[in-house]
Amino acid sequence: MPQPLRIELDRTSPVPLYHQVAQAIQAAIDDGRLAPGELLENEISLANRLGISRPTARQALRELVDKGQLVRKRGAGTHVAPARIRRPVDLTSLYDDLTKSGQKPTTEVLEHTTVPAPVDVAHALDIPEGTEVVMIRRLRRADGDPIALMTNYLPIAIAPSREDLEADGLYDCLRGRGVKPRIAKQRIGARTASAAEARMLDEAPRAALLTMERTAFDEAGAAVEFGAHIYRASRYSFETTMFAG
Amino acid sequence: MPQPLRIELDRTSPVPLYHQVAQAIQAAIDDGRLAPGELLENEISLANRLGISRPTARQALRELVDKGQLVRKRGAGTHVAPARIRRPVDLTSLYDDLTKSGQKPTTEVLEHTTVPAPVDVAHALDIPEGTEVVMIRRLRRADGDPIALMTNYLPIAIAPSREDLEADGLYDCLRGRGVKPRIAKQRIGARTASAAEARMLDEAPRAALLTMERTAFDEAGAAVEFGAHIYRASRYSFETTMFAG
DNA sequence: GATGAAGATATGTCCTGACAAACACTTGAC
DNA sequence: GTCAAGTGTTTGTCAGGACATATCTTCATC
Repeated sequence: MPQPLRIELDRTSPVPLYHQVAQAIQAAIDDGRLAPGELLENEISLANRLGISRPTARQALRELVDKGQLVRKRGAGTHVAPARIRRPVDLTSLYDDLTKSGQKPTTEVLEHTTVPAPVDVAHALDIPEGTEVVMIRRLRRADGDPIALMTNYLPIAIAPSREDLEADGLYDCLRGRGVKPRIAKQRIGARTASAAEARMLDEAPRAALLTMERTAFDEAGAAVEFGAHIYRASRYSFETTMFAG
Repeated sequence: MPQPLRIELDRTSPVPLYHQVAQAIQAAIDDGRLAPGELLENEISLANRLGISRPTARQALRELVDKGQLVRKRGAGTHVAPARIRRPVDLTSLYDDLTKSGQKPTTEVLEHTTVPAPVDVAHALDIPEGTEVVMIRRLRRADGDPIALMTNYLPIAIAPSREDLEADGLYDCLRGRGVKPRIAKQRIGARTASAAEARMLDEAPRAALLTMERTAFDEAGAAVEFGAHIYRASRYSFETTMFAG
């Protein structure tokens, strides 16, 4: 049974109750009174103890889940979120980066099928819409934890097999087939997770996600893959060093 | 009075009601039946028409707000979100990029004060903790819309004045003082907004934010600024082209 | 025509209540 | 020691309700 956190609420304050609770919990996380991984008091107990309603308590907790500070699971409770992953913005694959940083990446290929290229994929790969391409969906884990959900489209002629992809990263597979990605256009953004994505990534339904869309080209300038990846923002960031041109 | 969107709910489905509603609205946005900026039906009307409770309808709308698809304001209603901003990952300032893309950036300097450097700032600027630095907080707008909230720390000797910053971007101000940023280390991440940040940026309280922390150095290798920026993910993404090296 | 007040509209905040479903733990059988 | 079933715990989903607050529109006055 977790130790109840001391939280003072001020009902005369213009700050909403749910936000006061969220800030108190955040402060406890920041100053170490709540450690990564630690189990929090359950919703009903917290609400009763603070004299607020359960929906209000849930809203406070949800705010912190959305900021990546807490992780919640039905039946399991609410925990302080674990540590993070940082990644250089380079033309590498996540697989390479994880391996180099001593983490053990594994890949679960969720889908590996041939589809007619949708309009956005066709545009990115510079092929006629409807051309058959290979669509790959993979869940990447690091040390057992889901990290990223990646959807990639490749021309059929160069697409690795499902077996290859479960053993290696995509770019190593391509290199093994003589395809050398040399240039990539990449767009990094963010949004909140859908319910399905959240479940796949072991995140709360509204957690922030880092998104990355990338089109890679070989030395001849031919598009070799178009990928749309989503990363857990609670565990992930991109790092880069730039030089003024 | 907005046209009610046709939404079919399946109460026998394992998909939660709120999610079915969210998906239906998302589909209408995707296929153009709901245009950017368009006003949606109000919460109570939507709930009554669909035979669901108002909290359920609100949860559906919140899910879309969190994905950046909708914008909600008390008293004003729920609108489809407006268009987006894309930005290259280069050593430029947001001011430069907006100007180049034909948008009219304005800067509101919220704070311009001297503070003892906190530990993270001291570390980034490679100065002793507690050294006095200039802390600047600015709200950047493009064509009147808030886009970014930026906090920067600079050594006192090179820090531009409040007046300079309201007229120009930070990097132009620095160049005007003979300081040339040449290298920067940058980290891009994401999280959800706090209530205060959301208000500043005219976003929903749980909207996804793109975050960027940057330390810039001059040609001698001295740190000239450390900045922590947050951008509206609904309006913003980073773009980059990379070369395998 | 401009301005301010009042009213209407719509979302934000908070409450009580109930049932479903996922997870963890305990117990008993093998 | 392992495994399956049962139980308890906890969050997820949904409902109904009320009041507060921000925004917009309308109307009256100057």
